[in-house]
Amino acid sequence: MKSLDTAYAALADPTRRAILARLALGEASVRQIAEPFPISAPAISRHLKVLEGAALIGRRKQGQTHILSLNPAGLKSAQEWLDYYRAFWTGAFDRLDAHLKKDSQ
Amino acid sequence: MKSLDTAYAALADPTRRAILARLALGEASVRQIAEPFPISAPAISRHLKVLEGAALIGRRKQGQTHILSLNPAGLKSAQEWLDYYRAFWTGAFDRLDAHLKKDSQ
DNA sequence: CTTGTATTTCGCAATCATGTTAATTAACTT
DNA sequence: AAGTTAATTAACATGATTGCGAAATACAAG
Repeated sequence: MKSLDTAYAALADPTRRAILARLALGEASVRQIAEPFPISAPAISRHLKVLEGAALIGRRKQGQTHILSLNPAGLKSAQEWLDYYRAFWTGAFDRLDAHLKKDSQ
Repeated sequence: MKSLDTAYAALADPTRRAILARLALGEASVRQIAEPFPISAPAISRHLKVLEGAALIGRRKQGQTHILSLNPAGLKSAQEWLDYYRAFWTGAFDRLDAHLKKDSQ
């Protein structure tokens, strides 16, 4: 699954995670998103492009301002891989295994 | 949270995700992990180091072979960030908001 | 102690990621 | 039309990532 590459790569950057956290509160313009960050506008622009490329956010244009918003679908698919293995990681399968062994005695 | 950087960066690589998927089935040696991949042993070694650095896997040494296994704790923390925002992304908060507005009428 | 097996570290090249400043495009305002 | 505002693209520097083959380390076995 190629899209997971870009999704997780997008999530690997703290600035981008902060942008997503901001957008969880509601849609915002590029300027509003950039405001709390100490980096240049082009840097923000690129982060947004990365998030958009990973389908984690969407964009609509309203006059000269671009309005960004979360893309729940993209975010969900980013989570599915982790979810799939959650059962293994939480030890649910180990416990199931132990349970079956116990039953068979 | 600095560790999320390394965790998501680790997950961004398909080879590393495949390694984690393999380890979900049970612990394995470096050699066993490397077997299905068309890349060199040093490359695998480095991927393992990245996963270990992200606390996604653990390692114990048994003689000359290194035995790798998943680290549920690290994997869990990698998932928590996504989980935290899941409510927003699934629209749960929008629905809650709508519900509250409806009540106040 | 020499050889074999498992794995890592070294040195190198190519590509990707992130940031900068300067220039550009697009739309609004007077 | 000229100027302002919003945002992107261009050009560049720098550091990280990923891969390789060769060499090194660690342990096991004869």
